[in-house]
Amino acid sequence: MKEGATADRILAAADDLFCRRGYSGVSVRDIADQASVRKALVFYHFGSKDKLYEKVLTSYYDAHRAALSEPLATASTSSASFRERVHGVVDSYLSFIDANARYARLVQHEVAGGESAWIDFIRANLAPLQDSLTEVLHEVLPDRGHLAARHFFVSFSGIVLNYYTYAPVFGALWPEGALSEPMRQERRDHVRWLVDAMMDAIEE
Amino acid sequence: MKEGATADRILAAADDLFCRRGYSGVSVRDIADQASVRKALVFYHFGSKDKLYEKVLTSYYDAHRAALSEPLATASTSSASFRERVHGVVDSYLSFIDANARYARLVQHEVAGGESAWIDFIRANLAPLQDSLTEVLHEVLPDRGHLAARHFFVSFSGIVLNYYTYAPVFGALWPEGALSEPMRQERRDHVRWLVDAMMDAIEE
Amino acid sequence: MKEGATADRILAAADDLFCRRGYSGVSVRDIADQASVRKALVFYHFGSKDKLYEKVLTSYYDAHRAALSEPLATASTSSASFRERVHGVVDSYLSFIDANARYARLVQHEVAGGESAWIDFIRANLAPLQDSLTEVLHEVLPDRGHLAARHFFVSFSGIVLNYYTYAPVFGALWPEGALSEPMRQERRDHVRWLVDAMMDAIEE
Amino acid sequence: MKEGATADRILAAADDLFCRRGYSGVSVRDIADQASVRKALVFYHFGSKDKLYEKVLTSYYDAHRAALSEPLATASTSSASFRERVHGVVDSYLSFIDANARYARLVQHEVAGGESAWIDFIRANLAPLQDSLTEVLHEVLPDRGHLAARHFFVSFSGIVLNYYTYAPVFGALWPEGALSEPMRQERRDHVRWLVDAMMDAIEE
DNA sequence: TATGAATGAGAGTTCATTCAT
DNA sequence: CATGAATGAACTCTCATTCAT
Repeated sequence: MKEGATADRILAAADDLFCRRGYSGVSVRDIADQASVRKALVFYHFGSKDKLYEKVLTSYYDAHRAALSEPLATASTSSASFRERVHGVVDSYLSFIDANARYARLVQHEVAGGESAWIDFIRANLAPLQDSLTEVLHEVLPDRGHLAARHFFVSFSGIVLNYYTYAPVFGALWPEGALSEPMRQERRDHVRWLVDAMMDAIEE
Repeated sequence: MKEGATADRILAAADDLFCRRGYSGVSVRDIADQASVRKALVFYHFGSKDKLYEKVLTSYYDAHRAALSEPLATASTSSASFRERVHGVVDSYLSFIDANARYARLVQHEVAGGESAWIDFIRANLAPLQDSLTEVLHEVLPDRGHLAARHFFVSFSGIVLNYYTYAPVFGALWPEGALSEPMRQERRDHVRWLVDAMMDAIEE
Repeated sequence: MKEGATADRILAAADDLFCRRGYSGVSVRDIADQASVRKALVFYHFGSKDKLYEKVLTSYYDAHRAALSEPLATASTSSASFRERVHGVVDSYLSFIDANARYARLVQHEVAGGESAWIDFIRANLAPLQDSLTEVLHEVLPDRGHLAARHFFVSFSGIVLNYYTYAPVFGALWPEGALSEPMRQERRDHVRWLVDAMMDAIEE
Repeated sequence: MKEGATADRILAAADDLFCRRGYSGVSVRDIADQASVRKALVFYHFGSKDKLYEKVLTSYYDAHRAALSEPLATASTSSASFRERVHGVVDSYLSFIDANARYARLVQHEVAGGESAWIDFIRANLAPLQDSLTEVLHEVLPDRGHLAARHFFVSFSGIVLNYYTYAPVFGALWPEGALSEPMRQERRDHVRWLVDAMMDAIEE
């Protein structure tokens, strides 16, 4: 009834599992089981575990880039204040991660395993984002020293991503439903407040 | 001095590899090869892959706790300003991570894979740190809302850890030697500047 | 003219591949790919890999028998000299192999793998040829001892077939184009010379 | 009790099976079963199916070269007649094949599949033999035309090898025990007679 | 303290084949 | 006539682990 329903089920299972356990923590059998499909079908539809993983990575990276391309473009051209433009980019980033919480873990898995065969693939996909953001920040920030744009890139990433990766671990210790909408809103407010604090410090 | 030299070599290899590739990305053969030791010796000395991994995790967590216990105690008792006491804790945290850069990746691996059999072990080890830090912050910060202590715990972690996990990935794009001493100093300055910015915002 | 074009393409691909790599060295996918056809079509047209293989074998064996039946019949009835009749048969054999060079490899594959499920099939197809040739030779040669007809059957086969099976292997070391028409003519001359040498020795 | 008894059993099974069915006609399970050993042990001892196959090939090729090196050397230096020297080489070749009948099939398998990944390996191992024999023959024979040495190389190979590859196929049709010692002697006599016939024809 | 051999389970992958459309 | 999807068996190979020595 659905076009490609099976392939979609497999892809969804792969997405879920790879995000949660990383490439080497997942077997093709796990994926097939979760998709209620025979193992051989995974290979029929996707050729290999590698290709399937790449498909998952690519679709997230594409979505990530798509989500940030417009805000980044706006930030480069608009006449709004520096603060507003940074808010725009960080907000977009955070919104994307918030809507794709699993992706945060996928990224951390990838980055933490940053020497695997995938490293070049990751770099190729994330580097443009770093470049664009760095370019925007360069307008005001120096390109070296402790206020260099790249430090902000790292700090923003940590601030934005970590809530979503820590939630499954510390969620139990936090107010129930660390990923409920009210709590997510609270986190968004925190990040915005933090960005404001940084902007204040920069301006003065 | 020769005492336990073999076990130490195995442990060192395991440490290195687990940090870089995570539990499931490493085989006992990998460890034995890197330690220039026969595979069976790994089992002789450590019993199982699990126990070896736990040993690596435990020694890092112990060191982590040891590194922060004194600063946290001081922060609870000293009469220094809130800002100074936060600086004390974050500085200690950052120093420890800086001295154990690999550990940053180990933590991210663990947290990203936050559903594995190890989750309880991790929680048990990291929770006390969160609690202590939270307690210190509670003195000034509310326990809910976007300024809740736990948000700062997450943000601090992200800011402190991510530079070291991103370095192997983006290092090539950054000034040569992202992990050289001058660059590490630069990062420490950035983090301190950031904490100051946060304190400023809180105080006002 | 278009009639059966697809089935023919499959058959041609199967022919080529089976001759080059033998039964177990070829997969149905290989055949389908080389024929630019979907895998399922191979089964639609030929039922199974076995039947397809049998079809290839049979068509070669049929052609082989057809090519030799007349010369063998002539050899049995004509009043020409023994030497001329042997020349007639060997020439026909060699001409056939020369025109179906791939078949030489198919035969060697089959014979070398002479214990497979196909052994009876092969025997049934090649035995009549051996019998006929043996019959012709019996006229002059004994049926036992080192001049027994069957030894000549084996030797003729080796002399005739091996040039074509060795060509792909040693071709690079031989004058360019071991399978070019001039070189093939040279080989035919060699074989005829050899048969003459054998006849001389027999007669004397 | 025996050094390396297990590895030897595996090697013997691999030898037997590869000779009979060729590389792609044999699975590692087949080998393990025939050696009464668990599958994983084959990999423990030999690393991979490829390496095991290469070991079998290499040991035969080495033995082959060793068996012919002395006769070929003698043929190059001795003052015996051309005929005697050719007899010496062909006799040695035939004796070796006779003592390693399975090897004949291995060679035919390899040559028939002459395009596989092994082709270079085969060429590298058999080419020296062809060169040496060719060199001896060159003394009397031209290097082109239908009496070129390479034609005799091919013909000798066919005559020598084919009896042993055909035996399992046609053995049933031949006097019982085509591979019994008396029959083998008969074959040796045939080949010697054939070589004499060729020498006679060359000399005249 | 050390190790070579052994092993069952499971990894990713390909296979020939079937079937509904 | 043609095909995309599906499947169970078998493939090569790696895994963590055990054990006799």
